[in-house]
Amino acid sequence: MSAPIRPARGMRDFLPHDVRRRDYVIRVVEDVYRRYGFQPLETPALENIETLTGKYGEEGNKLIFKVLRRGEGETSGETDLALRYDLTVPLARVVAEHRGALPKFFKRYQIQPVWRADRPARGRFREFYQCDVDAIGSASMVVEAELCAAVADVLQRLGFRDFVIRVNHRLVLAGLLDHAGVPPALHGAALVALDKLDKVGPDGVGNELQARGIDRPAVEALLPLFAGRMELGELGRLLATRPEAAAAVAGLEKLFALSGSTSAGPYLRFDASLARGLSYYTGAIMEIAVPDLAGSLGGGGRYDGLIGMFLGQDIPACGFSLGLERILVVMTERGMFPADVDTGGADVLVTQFDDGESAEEALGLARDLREAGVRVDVYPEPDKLGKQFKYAAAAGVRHVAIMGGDERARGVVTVKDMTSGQQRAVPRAGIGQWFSAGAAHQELAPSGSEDQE
RNA sequence: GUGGGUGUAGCUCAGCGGUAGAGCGCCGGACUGUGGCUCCGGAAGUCGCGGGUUCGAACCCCGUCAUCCACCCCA
Repeated sequence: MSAPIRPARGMRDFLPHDVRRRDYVIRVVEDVYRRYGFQPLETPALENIETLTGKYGEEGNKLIFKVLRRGEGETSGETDLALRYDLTVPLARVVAEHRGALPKFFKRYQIQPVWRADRPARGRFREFYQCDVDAIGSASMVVEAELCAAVADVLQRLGFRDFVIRVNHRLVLAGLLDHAGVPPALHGAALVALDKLDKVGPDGVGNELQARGIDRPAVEALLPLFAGRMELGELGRLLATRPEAAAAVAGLEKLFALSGSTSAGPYLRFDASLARGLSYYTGAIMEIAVPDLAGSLGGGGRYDGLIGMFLGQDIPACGFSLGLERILVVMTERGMFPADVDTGGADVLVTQFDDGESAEEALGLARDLREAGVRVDVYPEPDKLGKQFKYAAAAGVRHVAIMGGDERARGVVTVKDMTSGQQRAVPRAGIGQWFSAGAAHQELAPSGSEDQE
């Protein structure tokens, strides 16, 4: 039996076309993140297993890719390392370790792959990129406002107009559950059920709540709190006697007020049914929704206790993560990529003839063009001209430079624009400058007449 | 992890017990220094894999793997 030809389950190869599109999105993300003053960070793919376990909740724990200990572990099954599950926990570890070397307020971005042993589905892979921004050291709502603004900027720059940033607060949720009489031990179970309100409706959520062990009076008290799409103000009055929850409501009101002066303002929406699965969130939680994707484009929240799990002393922190693969799925389906992202890897193809001198001439021409900053591909062997044109067209190379016996005798290069079909003779001596000056695009642009000689 | 669909040529798919097919792409030619248009010709498939039923299986049955969709969960 031959070796498998496909990558491992949930993993993918990226062909040049894919890489170009990924790079385009990453470049936009990176550019926006930098404008907000975030600094780059990279961490190892592998972490010690204790670093990751117990940080993500029960579901998350199961999805961690574990690595057998080298040597004995291969027979005993013992694991000591794991592939990172997200970029937030590694950041918390780094902050704990390098606390003294980092500024009082540390803002970092990180664009790297993470791994989850999930079942693959549309927009879900076992290896995928996250684009994280996190701000460490401040409990101010200004942090949340800036994070929301940054991701809103990214999505708008990429051409998204119809996304919604759903916002909620862990302490608001806790307050509502307390108010309805759900015992604290069942808060997690209740949140999982409530998170489905959009999909299964109030009756469905009610059934699931009871199935999860929440008694009928609590369910009946709980459902109206969520089904009515309560406004923040109303919620504040309802939770006025619960100081923590009331403060959380006030915090969200502050976030909305602050966001009035950022690009996130029009996209923010309070949603009491947003829960989010990761267990380390302690405050505001956010998630980005678009109509044509069941999952989210990204999510985030405040996690004031996570760094303390490494350091023994809490440091406030808040972050937002964009899912590169999710963004790419939607952009691909909607055709949102600019045309130039999909152009080939070269600007010019230099042809070759079977006349003895052509190879040296072709390489020399390529060198001069490359020195002028032009991306050049040289057809590697003598062939019929038609084949060479066909190759250029298939490879997405716009110009073909022909230098055969005729051209050499005249000291020129024939340059053909594959998009318009037009061609002209350009002096060999000035060819590099002619290209880098953009003359190729201007003078050979489509003008109605085809194939002028 | 649960339920369902689909695996046939490079790609999209037809065939659904009786000789393996089409379109597109690819290669060659008409066109010996010009791609796209047209015409002619050609190559190409253990019909996902393993077993079973049958005189005979791409087709029916069982298993398995892959993939897609809906749940679950998430980026």
